[in-house]
Amino acid sequence: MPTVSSEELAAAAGVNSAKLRKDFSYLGSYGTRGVGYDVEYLVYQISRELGLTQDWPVVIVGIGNLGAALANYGGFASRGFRVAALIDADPGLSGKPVAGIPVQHTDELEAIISDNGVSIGVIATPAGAAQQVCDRLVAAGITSILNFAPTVLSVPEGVDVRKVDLSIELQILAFHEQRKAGEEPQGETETAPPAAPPAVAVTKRPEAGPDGDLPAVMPA
Amino acid sequence: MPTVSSEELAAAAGVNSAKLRKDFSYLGSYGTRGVGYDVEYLVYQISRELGLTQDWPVVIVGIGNLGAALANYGGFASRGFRVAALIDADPGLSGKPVAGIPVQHTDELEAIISDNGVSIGVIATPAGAAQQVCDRLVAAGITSILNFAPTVLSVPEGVDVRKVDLSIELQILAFHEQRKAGEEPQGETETAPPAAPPAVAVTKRPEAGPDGDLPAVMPA
DNA sequence: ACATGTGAATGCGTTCACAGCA
DNA sequence: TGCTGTGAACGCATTCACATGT
Repeated sequence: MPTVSSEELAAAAGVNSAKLRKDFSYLGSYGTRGVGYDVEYLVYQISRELGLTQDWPVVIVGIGNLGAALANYGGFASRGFRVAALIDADPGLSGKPVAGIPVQHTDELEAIISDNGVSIGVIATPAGAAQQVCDRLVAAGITSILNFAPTVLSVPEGVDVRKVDLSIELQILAFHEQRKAGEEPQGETETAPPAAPPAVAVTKRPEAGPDGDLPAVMPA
Repeated sequence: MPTVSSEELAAAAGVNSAKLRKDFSYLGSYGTRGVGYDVEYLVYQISRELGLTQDWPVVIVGIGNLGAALANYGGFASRGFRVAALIDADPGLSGKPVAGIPVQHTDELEAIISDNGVSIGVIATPAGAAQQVCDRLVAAGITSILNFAPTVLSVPEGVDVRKVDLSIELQILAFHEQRKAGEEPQGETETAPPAAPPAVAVTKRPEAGPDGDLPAVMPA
């Protein structure tokens, strides 16, 4: 299949074809009127725009189960990410290979980042160590951090942090699951509600859409 | 601090206070004019709405590094999730405790789900096993699946699937990182762009897809 | 003839601003 | 006086509809 139309792509993605065309148009005019989009060319242009054609060295700090899982994750390499180093505070792990990469001690952190020109760090440490590790990463020149630790990290201006909470997706599923069960057959392990201080009328909430995520209050 | 104002909560979350009040209003009128929101009461109401007050037994299938990391993840218990069982196809793991829970063999899958009234399953298997595991989970009565395997699962109507791609967040960071660097100093491991477009067209299968949250690409 | 690219119309979520109540 | 709750205003994203180009 050398070319695709916006109609086909939209159907495959479950979106409106006009939206797809308008989005593509922000990247440039890569389609051909009367024909469609050249698949290979389009893939390249989108990949480039998303930064997938660049080589991104990353370091993973905290080689526990999660760190090891990340180190072994095949999806990284195919998206242009290269695990430049694995770092852990446990001296017992030093030198031991995980996913074919020898673990290095935290002492080497600054040198590793500097030597490899790493700008993205992944924190998979326990919550208690996260901020400390974060500070060192930032001081060493890291400007983007992916945080798996259940802590909110504070970083200086100019440093991006994204927090991954592994339980959020479960919460979303549970939220929908709760709705499937209907609002009546509740017989569950409920905790007792605190006595209502503001004992007032409760307005009925409007029905949320069938699709969609949690009703969100998102931070900046 | 027994009460909070929408202003305080909004500042803490980095959002507009009006948005926060409006969002809360969809849940009911839980605030007190002139005073604010009673913290304990508010927490309970939000928790209940999100389904956090219920006990959700979950099974984790595939006890590799990621499965073990999930089993050990403390955030689950505090959000109302209870790991009812760990399941793996490797007989060598059977009976071996992970996070204090003995791993059970895949043969027991149906019985475990049925006996514990589990409705949410987590798949942390290799990609190759995911669909098969998924089919068995669904047949056993599971109606919500959290998929960590890098595969798109197909499920019957009425079953929710959420896919977690551990590299997506990294992609988002890399995307921003690319922008920070400016569009000029590119000197990187770039692959060569494909040339021009040929012609022809085919049809593809329609399918709705819940999205993650890649940043929007705005006009230059 | 056919599909892109885009100005215009539309819809919806966010923000403003203030009435209402403790 | 102080803060909630909410109708109305606003702005952005999506969708429509068709001019444009192959």
